[in-house]
Amino acid sequence: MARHLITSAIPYINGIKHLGNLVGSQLPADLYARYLRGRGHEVMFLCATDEHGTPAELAAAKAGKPVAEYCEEMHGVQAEIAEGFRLSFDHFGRSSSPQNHRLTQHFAKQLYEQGLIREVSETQMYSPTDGRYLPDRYIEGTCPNCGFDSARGDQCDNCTKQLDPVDLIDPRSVISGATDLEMRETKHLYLRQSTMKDELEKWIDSKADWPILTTSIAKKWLNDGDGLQDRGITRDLDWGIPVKRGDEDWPGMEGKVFYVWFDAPIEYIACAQEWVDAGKGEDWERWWRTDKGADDVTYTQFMGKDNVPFHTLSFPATILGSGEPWKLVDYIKSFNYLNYDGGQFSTSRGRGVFMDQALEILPADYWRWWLLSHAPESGDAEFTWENFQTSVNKDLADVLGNFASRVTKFCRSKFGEEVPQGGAQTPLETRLIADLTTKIREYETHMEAMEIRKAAAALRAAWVLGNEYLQEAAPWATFKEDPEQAAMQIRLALNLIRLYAVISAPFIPDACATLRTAMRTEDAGWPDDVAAALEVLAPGHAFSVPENIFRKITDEEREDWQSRFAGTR
RNA sequence: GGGCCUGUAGCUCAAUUGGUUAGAGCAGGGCGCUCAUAACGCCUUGGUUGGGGGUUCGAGUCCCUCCGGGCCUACCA
Repeated sequence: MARHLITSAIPYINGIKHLGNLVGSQLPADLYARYLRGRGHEVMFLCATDEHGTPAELAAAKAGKPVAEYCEEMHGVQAEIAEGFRLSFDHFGRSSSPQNHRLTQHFAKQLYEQGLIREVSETQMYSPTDGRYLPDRYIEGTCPNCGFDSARGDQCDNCTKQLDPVDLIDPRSVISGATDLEMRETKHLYLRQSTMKDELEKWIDSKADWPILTTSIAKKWLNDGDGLQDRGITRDLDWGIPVKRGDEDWPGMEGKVFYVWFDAPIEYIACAQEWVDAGKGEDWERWWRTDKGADDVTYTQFMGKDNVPFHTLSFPATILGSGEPWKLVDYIKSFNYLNYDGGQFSTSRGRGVFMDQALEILPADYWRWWLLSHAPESGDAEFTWENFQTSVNKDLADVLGNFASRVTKFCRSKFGEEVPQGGAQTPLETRLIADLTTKIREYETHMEAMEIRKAAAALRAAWVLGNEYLQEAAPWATFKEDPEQAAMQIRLALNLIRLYAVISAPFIPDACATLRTAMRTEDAGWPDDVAAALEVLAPGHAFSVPENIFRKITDEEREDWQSRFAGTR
């Protein structure tokens, strides 16, 4: 039994996420957490909403609500959807929590005392009409290079030239359209991560087993151009964590807040404090402080590739730079993007399926199975309705669902609704047990390596073994000559249903719960010994025939959904 | 512009890191079974590994080049 700390990249508060976001972090993290719990390990699985920053302020304004109220509401919405997808967080926190305020300010103080913070004076576009400083991307104007009239302050979408907001001709605020923009001098804090480049690089180099996607992005940032750059960690905003050194004011930083990318990862830690304060557990430090019990914790992070630089460099710089014994990540599992039917998911154009819509259409297990078995691990992956339909119908309804159905219904008609007794195993059963053992060990190997698609394939192969066995054993034929032999065969098959319910639960928890209920067993012990696991349901044990646990997606539904989610909702 | 990833069967993906005849699932074809959600099982068709060149006894894998797809480029988060 080991101790595993697992975090998923925290979703931004602004709106409901699409399936690509889900499969890039929360869902695989949940799979891994459920698997490790199933193996009997002690798991702490944390996630939260990322609530600060300009987009949250603007979204709140658009909704006509104070930003704090907007965030509280949206946190509730996201928490409910997460529950709908059966994401088994030990706690789903908020980066705006008091715990995170204190901890973020604490880290800032530590970094300051370690000499890792410097003040930088810079000029920034200010919009009197909007009453706020504008990030580069919230300024538009005419491109000095190509004349495109909607070039953004950071880059021209037409000619791709990198721009500075001051380069733009006739700049205007994206928010209000105001043109009375002015440059104002403002002071900000920078994290001197450049001084930690060697330490960070050495640490990254020691992680030879990380996905290439993770290390290649990290090395790019370490070595590109002039190497790792210092990073601004404060912003001129109202909504955020006030810049302080611990609980002391920070002279010159009045009215400023920490940049969301500084406080968001710290929320991983603060979230564990929230977990304690919510009465869900007692000691959060044994998960996060290596001097207080966390030295035997294995910490794994899950995220989409866009999040990698912050998790490989900025956050480790914060942790290491603090000079305190915080737990550093051991493994970073990163994902590529999921595309939608030949293009990208698009929030603004309503293209693709969003988490709330997905659950309105079908139960969580259908989505979980498809998304996880097609997780974008080696490259970007693509969702198509045809593929979704065939995968779900074939794998879940035909291979697994129908297996449970044929076994329970056959038993009911020949022996009644209890596990029949009699008969002795033959070499056929010995072989099945050997094949299952091989396949389950393979499944475990892939799960432990977080090779998600391979794990799904191995699991499916284990389901197929059940159907193969039935075909060969043919209890319906055996029953005519030797009912006891048929009883042994079907007893084994009934036990196989329970075994599948145990090993499949990380992927499809609801269906597995239904199966365990039908088999009337609470026993979710992992089949370390397959032969023994297939004798858990003893002769005489009552069960019931489950309703079909997976229904099929019809061609009509598929076509309907295809047009419904094509865009511009 | 720079960098990274990617291109393998009609489709979605593998290939033990340079080692026999490139493998699975789905789709297609044939056969079998009848317990089951017209489900299951067995057999089978199908590939000049994007094109070209090179290194090597040997290349899907390494190098060069061209073509296609995607991502990142530090103030969206």
